[in-house]
Amino acid sequence: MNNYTDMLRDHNLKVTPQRLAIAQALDVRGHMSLDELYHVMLEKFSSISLATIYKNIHIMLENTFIQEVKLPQAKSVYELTKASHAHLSCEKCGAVEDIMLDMDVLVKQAMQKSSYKIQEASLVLGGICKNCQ
Amino acid sequence: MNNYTDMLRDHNLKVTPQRLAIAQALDVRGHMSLDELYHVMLEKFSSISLATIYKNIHIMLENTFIQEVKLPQAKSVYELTKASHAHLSCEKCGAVEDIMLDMDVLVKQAMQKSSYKIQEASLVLGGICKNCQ
DNA sequence: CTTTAAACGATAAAAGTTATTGTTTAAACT
DNA sequence: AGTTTAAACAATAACTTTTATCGTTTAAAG
Repeated sequence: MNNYTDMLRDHNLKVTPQRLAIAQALDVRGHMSLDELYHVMLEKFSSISLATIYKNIHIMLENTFIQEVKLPQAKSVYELTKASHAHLSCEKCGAVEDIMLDMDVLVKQAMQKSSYKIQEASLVLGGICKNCQ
Repeated sequence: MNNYTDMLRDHNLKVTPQRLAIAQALDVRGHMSLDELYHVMLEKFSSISLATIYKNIHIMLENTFIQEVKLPQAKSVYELTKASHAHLSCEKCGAVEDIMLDMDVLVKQAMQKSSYKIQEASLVLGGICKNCQ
């Protein structure tokens, strides 16, 4: 019983080889688009169905095992759920990185100005990564 | 020659009745999804093609006449391009609002921490609007 | 072991987006 | 004002993406 098994169970997800592989792939690579994930999975499960990817992405989102990151100029990527953080997105090579930034000040400002009750903050910073500069 | 005519010309967009109506609709309503826009347009142009909406959204994005706002749990909405700002999104009624927030501090922090060259910041705050609370 | 509900692969159906084609029109130039 | 031309239009076909269906397999509880 490995690490990913427990993580899946904690989110009320039945443990299957396919799901373990998805968890591992996202853990290792950090962020993957749906079709990146599909192609990586095909290497391990040569006859995996694309529908299986869609259905697992969907239920894993529902059960907050993973999160979707919508990027300004690119396809969404998915990541294992972790502590709230912002994202850096390289507009040249497409790389996506996590970055810890304290958004509390902004969120408080926004609540005062707007009288919204804010529950989540999604910040994506687009730019050029170190490699591509 | 009205206001929207000049705005379209400034972005190298040929002025057509359909485009004027798109500009006006977005100006009046602030944010609209693609199919909201389509249905509003159908009232003025009973035989407008959905393809016309797609093509105009596309070219207007290319020419930065409009911007796409990708929302965490909903379909993208579009808005006329204006000064950089953040968005509030009500997760109950789907309303989207602009909000001016100074993100420079965060952007600077992110540049130092990451060595990315950051060009744009997209912040969407999800929550419950005043009406829905 | 059984049993059973859930997950799987295969594939059809539906929804969303883009491309094509013939016609119309905005805008530049007489 | 009338002509010309490239772009925009409506209609619709083609393509892509996502979801639903269905028979089979399997995880996990008893």
